[in-house]
Amino acid sequence: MKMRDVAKYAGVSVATVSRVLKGDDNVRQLTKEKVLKAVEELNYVPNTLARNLSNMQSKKILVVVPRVSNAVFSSIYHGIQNVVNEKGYQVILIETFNRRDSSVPELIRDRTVEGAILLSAMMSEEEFAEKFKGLPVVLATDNLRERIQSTPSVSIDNVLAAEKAVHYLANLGHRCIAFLGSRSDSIGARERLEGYKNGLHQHGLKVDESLIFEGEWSLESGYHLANQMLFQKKLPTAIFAASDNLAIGAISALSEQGVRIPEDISIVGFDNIAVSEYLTPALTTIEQPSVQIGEKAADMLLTILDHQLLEQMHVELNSKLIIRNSCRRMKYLERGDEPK
Amino acid sequence: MKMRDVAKYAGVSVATVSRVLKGDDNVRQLTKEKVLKAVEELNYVPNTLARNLSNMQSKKILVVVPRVSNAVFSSIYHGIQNVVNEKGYQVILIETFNRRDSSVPELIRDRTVEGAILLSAMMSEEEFAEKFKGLPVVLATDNLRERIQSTPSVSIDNVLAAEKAVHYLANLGHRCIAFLGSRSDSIGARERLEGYKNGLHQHGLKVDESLIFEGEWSLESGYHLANQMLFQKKLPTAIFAASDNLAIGAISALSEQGVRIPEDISIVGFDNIAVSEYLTPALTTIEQPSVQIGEKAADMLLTILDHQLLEQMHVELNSKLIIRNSCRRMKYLERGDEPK
DNA sequence: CTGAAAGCGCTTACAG
DNA sequence: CTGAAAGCGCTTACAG
Repeated sequence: MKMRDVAKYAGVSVATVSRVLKGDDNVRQLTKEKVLKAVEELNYVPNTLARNLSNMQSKKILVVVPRVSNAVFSSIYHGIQNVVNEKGYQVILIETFNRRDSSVPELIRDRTVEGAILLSAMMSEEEFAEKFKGLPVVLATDNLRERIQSTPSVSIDNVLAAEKAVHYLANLGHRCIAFLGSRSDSIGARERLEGYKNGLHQHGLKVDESLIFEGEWSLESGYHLANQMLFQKKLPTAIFAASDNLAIGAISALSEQGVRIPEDISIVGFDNIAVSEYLTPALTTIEQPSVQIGEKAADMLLTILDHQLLEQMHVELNSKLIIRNSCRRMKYLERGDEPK
Repeated sequence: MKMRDVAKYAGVSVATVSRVLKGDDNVRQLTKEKVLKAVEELNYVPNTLARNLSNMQSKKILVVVPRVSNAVFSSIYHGIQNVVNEKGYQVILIETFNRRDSSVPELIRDRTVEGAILLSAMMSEEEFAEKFKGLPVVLATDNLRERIQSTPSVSIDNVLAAEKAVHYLANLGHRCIAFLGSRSDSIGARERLEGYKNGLHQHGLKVDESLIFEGEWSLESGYHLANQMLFQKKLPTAIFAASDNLAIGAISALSEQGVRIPEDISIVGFDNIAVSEYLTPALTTIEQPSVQIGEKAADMLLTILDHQLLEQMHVELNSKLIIRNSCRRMKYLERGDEPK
């Protein structure tokens, strides 16, 4: 069943069938009806492969994500899908598991997809530019070794976000605040640490390197890092964890050792993944607007594919502190040292 | 840059270039080298759109999932990707959010994808058969209104799985076990309830309808259902929650009301999502082999696309009880009634 | 408003 | 082993 069969059946040319199907206005009403009737009766479905070749477009975009099981990534993905489906695009999703996946530029060049949104790109700006030069790509992430000026991006201000967490803890009277982060060589990891240090400084607190613990972003890593912390003599009264997963893993380890949250140690997470609200105690955390990050990145990619100009190359969305029950206010006398 | 440019540059025909590129053996070594050199120097990438049309195949499959943010779904997805990528397929992922998405058969018929794996299909067997008749589709789910004999499927034995949970609780001495489930009209929901009832019967316990609570599969629903339960006079000593999300939501509500897990109430979840291990207390749960479900479903779809015969139309994988710390053994005297 | 024909960039059966 | 040519099923500029 192809277009020529429909044409024959309707007594018109394939050109006319094609016009009717694409909604071309230059077709007589009567002709249009004949064609539609033929399509209906023959149960005809146009061949997308042929259409793609003729139009030289696939109506597909690529989304590259380290892993979908991560709640932040799946939310960003969701945001992307929200907007591109609306515009008739399908999304091909690739999980990299941090393997070096160099197939992305190829999938654009070979026309499998029209463009790509990356949720991670752990390479130098130079390497990135070389690989993606001139290709329609948008970064929806802070999983970057360094800022990539040449490519549009969406992210949050991680420094500011981390500062908010520390402000909050410091304002509750905490003077000894540990940091749990990732040693991944990414902007996100570095900036959250930077924000942590800034936050301490802004409250006149000193950075104590023995209170900084770095591993991966995972639950497991949070668990291990907290155990490491517990084996040191000096316990903090509060923890800022650079991801909710780290926070949850840490709480698990602390609880196992009889450390109570928030009575003994307060903790603030980062991301506001769904489960955070349902932990006991419910986790105070920094919310990333993940869905909007995805939506904005998709908007930008579609704008590029449409050969329009971007309003902004680098968009920063706002983070927000979500206060729940994992932190407590220190009593004045408990404070290890005087506030400045 | 197209194949004819490469051909011209290498001094051969496009047919030869095509043969070299597809790895056809019937090409002289010298010719092959000339072509490869030309490809290299011209930085040529074959146009997939044209190739797809010629081969009449897209090398793409569709995965339809209610939502990727769900940990079970994302694991199944991951399993699918494991095997199809290996075979050179890309996957197009569609989230339905339980909206009725009738575009799936169309995407197969119009050749966008070669086949589909569905992680949910909430319709009657009749409606399903009508929509998907003859199309290469595999079901990797229990999110079905009813068993669909005509379509290959992968799932677990939910009845058996739920029985395991109840056995475990009953063997710990629990006599009053509540059920938290989903009122979704799916096999998964019904079978887990059925397994719960079976389990009770097998231990000589009566089913008490006032201990059965049904909502959605979500965290939020677990929270609400547990609150409902708390407002009844009769509290169980144990809960079997038909998903980890329900369990986590329930624990949240119970903790808020000062009910301790497992001292006051024991709880068993279902799914073994990643976070379960890191809750306090760590959640005892039934593990679904989600990744394998995805892998097996993908195997089956590829087998069908390869026009091979399936070994089995309906595959059931094994579930497993993962014992952690959310349940306690009842002391003899605490038991409300004598064991039979 | 409509049709004949060229074109999209590959693949492959056929002939040599 | 290699090439000329037809074919995949659409789209669209051009002519009328």
